[in-house]
Amino acid sequence: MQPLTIGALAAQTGVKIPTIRYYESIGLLPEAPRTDSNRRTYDAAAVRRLRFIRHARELGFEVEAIRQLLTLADDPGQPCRQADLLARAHLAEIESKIARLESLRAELREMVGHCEQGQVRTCHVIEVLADHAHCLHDHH
Amino acid sequence: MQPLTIGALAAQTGVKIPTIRYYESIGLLPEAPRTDSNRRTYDAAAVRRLRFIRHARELGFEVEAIRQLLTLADDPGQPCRQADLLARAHLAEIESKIARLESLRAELREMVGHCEQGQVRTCHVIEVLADHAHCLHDHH
DNA sequence: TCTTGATCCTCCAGTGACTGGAGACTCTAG
DNA sequence: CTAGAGTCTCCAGTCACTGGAGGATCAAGA
Repeated sequence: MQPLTIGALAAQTGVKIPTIRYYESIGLLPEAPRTDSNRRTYDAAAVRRLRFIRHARELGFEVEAIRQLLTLADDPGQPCRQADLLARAHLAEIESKIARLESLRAELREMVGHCEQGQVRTCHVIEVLADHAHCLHDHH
Repeated sequence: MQPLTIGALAAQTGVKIPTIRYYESIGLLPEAPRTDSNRRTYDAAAVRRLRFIRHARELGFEVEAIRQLLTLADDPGQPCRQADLLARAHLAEIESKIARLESLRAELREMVGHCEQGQVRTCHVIEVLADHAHCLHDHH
């Protein structure tokens, strides 16, 4: 497999070109080797690493967490307790996000469908947002 | 009820002081009347409006959407179709967010608890993040 | 009355994670 | 050979805040 251009890498991973350069600039991706004419080249390892990053971002990991995970992945002889802790912390975060969103969904479901094409003064969208008592969840 | 200071408003609404000033600066809150010594003062209406904003932010509405909702709320004679459409659009967004997070949660649950205090090379956290085949969801 | 500490003011810069434009260079296909 | 697509660097902007510097003002206790 001959080296990829940045555009090809972007196409293969679904990560935009400026984002790839950004990841390099913050050290998530190593500096890509260049051609004679100064263009970045990538190999299969770069594709895997960028997929790793993209996947972790999709899971909601912050860049700093990803940096730690990559350090662990780069050095596979270490115990994985740290990575596990990272994932556990993130799982807790996701579960609270889901819970919050579910109550927000309930609230929005209350809101829509109650609009009888009437006036704002009887519209639940405005009401629910304005009136604290309509809260179905307890986040405050 | 005598006018509130910005600190009291912050305490009553849970919105931080710089955030309140920021909301004023972008026009979500009207310019607060000042005391002789140039301090902002707020009344019950300001508390309601800020709660409205906070609530909408918690529901995930963007500032622009909130601005529209506030415009509608400020002028209650208008039909509420627009507000309803806004809420509907947002509901769809929230539902897709929930679905995504649920699959991410499944993935993370797969990951944690499989760490046998072993080495990274057998750690699912790293594996799942590195290996595309472990995806339980279909977002790519 | 004085002083101390809390609160407030404005202005400005930074955050995270990108995103996009300007202007210049280079590669590829016809 | 030329046109257009792709790439380069640099820099500025996005969103929704967040925080610090430096200075003014207020409330309460000695």
